[in-house]
Amino acid sequence: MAHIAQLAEVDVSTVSRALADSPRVTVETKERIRKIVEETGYVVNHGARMLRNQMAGQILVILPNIAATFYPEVVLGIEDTAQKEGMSVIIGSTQLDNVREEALAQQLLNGAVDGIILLTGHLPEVLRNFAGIERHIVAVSRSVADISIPYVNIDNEKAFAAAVKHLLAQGYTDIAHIAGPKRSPTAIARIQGYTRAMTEAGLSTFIRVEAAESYDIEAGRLAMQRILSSGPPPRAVACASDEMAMGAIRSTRNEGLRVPEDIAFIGFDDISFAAAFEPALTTIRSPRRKMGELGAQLLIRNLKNPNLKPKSIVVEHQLIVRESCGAKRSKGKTSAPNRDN
Amino acid sequence: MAHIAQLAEVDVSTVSRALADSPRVTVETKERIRKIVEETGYVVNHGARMLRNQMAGQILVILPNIAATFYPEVVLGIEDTAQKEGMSVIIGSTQLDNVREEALAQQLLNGAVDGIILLTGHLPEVLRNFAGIERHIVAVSRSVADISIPYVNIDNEKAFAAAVKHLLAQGYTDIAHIAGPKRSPTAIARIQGYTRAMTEAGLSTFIRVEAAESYDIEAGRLAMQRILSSGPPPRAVACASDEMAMGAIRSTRNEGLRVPEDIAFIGFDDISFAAAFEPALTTIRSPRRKMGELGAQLLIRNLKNPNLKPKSIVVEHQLIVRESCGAKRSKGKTSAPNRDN
DNA sequence: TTGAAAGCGTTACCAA
DNA sequence: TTGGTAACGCTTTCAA
Repeated sequence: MAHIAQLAEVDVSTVSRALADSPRVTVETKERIRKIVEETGYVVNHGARMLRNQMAGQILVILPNIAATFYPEVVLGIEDTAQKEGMSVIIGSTQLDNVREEALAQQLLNGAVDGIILLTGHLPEVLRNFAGIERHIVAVSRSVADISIPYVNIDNEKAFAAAVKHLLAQGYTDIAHIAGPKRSPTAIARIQGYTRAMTEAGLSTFIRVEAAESYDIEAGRLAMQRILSSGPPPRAVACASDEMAMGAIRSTRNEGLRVPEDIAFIGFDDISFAAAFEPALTTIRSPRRKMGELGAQLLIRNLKNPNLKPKSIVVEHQLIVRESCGAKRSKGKTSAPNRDN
Repeated sequence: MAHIAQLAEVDVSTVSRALADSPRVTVETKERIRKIVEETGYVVNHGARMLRNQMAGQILVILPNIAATFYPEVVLGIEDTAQKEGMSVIIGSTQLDNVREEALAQQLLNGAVDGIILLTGHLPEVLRNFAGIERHIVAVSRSVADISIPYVNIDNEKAFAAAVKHLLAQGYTDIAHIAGPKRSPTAIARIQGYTRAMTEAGLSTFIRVEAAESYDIEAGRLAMQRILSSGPPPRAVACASDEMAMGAIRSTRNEGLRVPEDIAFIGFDDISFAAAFEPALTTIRSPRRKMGELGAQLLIRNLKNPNLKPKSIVVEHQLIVRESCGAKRSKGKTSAPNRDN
């Protein structure tokens, strides 16, 4: 920067102001400096800026399991925005281990990171009484129970109701629901969406919720086995995740039943392989990358403006009609694989 | 740090040395300082350290396409190691756009990042004459042609030969190969592996390579269509990626042929959905996460030790036997989904 | 509108 | 073995 100042024949402080687009520098001076900066390819020293500004310049993303296909795209959205804002991102995977989770959360307390984006839907204990909780933490894609934290998420209840309504629109009445772990707010919201859609259709007698321990393929397989072994099979099943749907479909076929002819399925998430799966999954897509971007924007905005009132953001889901629900393709619905969104 | 020094009744310089585990501090002093650091939850200020050490503290990862399932796990391995080493990672996706790629590469030239990890197999033009090329760049999972850059990769020729040999071991002789874009070193290595395995088995008359434009599902679908429409179908197909295998299998079934009974398939990569696919894919797994970790270690090592001779690392692949190859499960081979490695 | 200078937290050199 | 101190590059307050 001293170099730039020399070339522009001004003081470093002027260069600094010019770069910050301060009104206390004439337009001509700014322009001259801007040109030199461009020519020299100068970039401000991140370390020096952070040192001066008393920020770590880092955001910590806490997610439950790196292996799950859902998260990477959210993370990439976060990275993208963070980078634009001059912050970097570090990732911590709890692997469902409490100790690891608390250790990660410590990083906010001791100032190693400026803020945390939670993808776990769970607030670490050590942060429960942290003063700046609303300014330094944002929950993305999984809301946190009990406590008010700004979040970015789809409306899970509405989204799942939309899934069920799509099955209803195919003429199915006996529709079961394979749900996520019953304590998670997300699972609860989806169960409510299911229940509401069924009730509104006057089908409350058909309501059947089979809760699983997790959202993975194996959980779906087991849940479907329980459903099939406990009486006459339902005509359709709404699953709380695509992975569950895949497991459940495998289960169903193992029993000699056809999908979607005997039992129709709808998943949730639109993970990248939902389209390649056989049968291709009808599902609800949430804008993963977008949620990551918005989450990072929200967090950084809160960090930079201590006086701003933290808010939450609800994003739109999208119904993706493919094969597993047994529908004729309706016009205007995309069925392309989820490349980005 | 001044605070720590005060509590320990020493100078900040001593604290700094103690924290760096310098031999010029007595064990007792170190221990005393260590304790205080622990109690206070002190962490060194990243910005100050970077400022002082003249490093940006950032590694840039350049990858071709964030949507591809292969990369996120490599990136997470990189992040993990980088974090341990006190560096952060930023991610740039070229989306196959040259302009974007060159812009990203600029960041190394102007010092915004200390090093680059290339997952593209392609060295941006602007870096071609960069002096510190061997110290500041590492190629992971895709080697770079023409120019010597340290890399971390499996032995693609050997790995693909292993895939073909597995098909040979099932008794197939008429084995075709759906290959990646012919100019990529990776595709070439795999083609060589295929050719060698076939030749060594005395089956060179059966050699048939169908090159595709990319590694995705659609590319596999089209390549298989070309194969099927040009004469009697092969008995088995070795594909250069799992996604290609998925597309090719769909193509095959569309023609009324059974998999693996009429045509057997083997994929490559062991992406997370290879196990869930129907039929579950036999494939070659490369240790994605491990490669990311090693790549980051290698880069950071090179950055920190200007005098060290840059080296490359070859990691082991693993044959994963599942259903698509028509094999009886052989003992000792895992078929679990690729959760991590 | 611009310049001068202090200070952010570290590290490394030199002195003791 | 330890202490003192300059310097890293930036921002911001105060002065001009």
